Amino acid sequence: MNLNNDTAKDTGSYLKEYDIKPSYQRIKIFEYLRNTKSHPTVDEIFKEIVQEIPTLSKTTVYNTLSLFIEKGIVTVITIEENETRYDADTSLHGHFKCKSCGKVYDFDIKVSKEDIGDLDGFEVDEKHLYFKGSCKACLKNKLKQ
Amino acid sequence: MNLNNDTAKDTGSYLKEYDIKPSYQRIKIFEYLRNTKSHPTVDEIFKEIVQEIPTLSKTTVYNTLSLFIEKGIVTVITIEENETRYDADTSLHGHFKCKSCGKVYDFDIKVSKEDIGDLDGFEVDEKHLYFKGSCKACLKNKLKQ
DNA sequence: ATTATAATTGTAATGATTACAAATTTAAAA
DNA sequence: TTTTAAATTTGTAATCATTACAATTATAAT
Repeated sequence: MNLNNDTAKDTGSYLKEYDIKPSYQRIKIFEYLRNTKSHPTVDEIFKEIVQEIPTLSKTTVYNTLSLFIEKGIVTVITIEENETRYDADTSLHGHFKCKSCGKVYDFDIKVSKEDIGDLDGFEVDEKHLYFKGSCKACLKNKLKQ
Repeated sequence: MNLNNDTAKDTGSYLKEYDIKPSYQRIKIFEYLRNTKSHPTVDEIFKEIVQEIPTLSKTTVYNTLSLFIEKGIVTVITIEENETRYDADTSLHGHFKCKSCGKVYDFDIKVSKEDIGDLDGFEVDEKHLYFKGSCKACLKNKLKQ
């Protein structure tokens, strides 16, 4: 299958950089992940992209995400026990999940060594931070009622 | 069923404080959680306590943990997508999971407001932090080889 | 063109969690 | 103490996300 637009070419080169063959499915999945800020679940990714690729299999979504994670261009977000979410932004940042509307927000955070005790001699590869509570919008709505 | 030892009485009063009727199962489950530092999964909790209570059902473990979480005396730890772990220490602390041996360590951490941007106007109820990497013991073992 | 390799797909299997109804235990009332 | 009601526990079945696996399709190399 051919991809004749610039975005796809860009994404393709990006995937190649990380040693990933840029198939049609992989490009679409990665572009969706990169363009959405919603930290979608597998189901959300599948339902979105199956509209463009009707033959798409959910297994492909799982396979592709595993590959992306292995190659380091996507990270897993496990805030809730039942829903695994994915993020194409691999830079260090926190996630805030609103318990009222369910939306997941990004937030910047610095974790300096001075703030951490007890991890001398440990090798830290990944830092995950997530908070829960009520988001600004939901708090505002609550006041109205 | 009667509980005639001091520890059970202590645990019982503690549960009552949090509006939880201290049944035999609940006391045993809570004491196990409080005494172990391993952040066990449901399966680990069940396998341990079924030895003392042979009639124990896994559903009871699930029900009990949900109740404990609702009442705020236990927190959920979701480091891995597939394994949900539980912790009777509800104070703010981080978890480190060693990718080599799988062990989960606690560590102290301070998250000051200055370190966080973008959350003005948000109400934060829960803060979760988990790191991954290689623990001291595993790093030492690797050197030996 | 032919062949080998890799990617995708669909179906079935797995495993954790939840739903639900029956059985048991506990607490309260008579 | 007996009776009754409410809460808890239990076992089984259902659900749902994820994985295993084999067949099909697409891609790349000869």
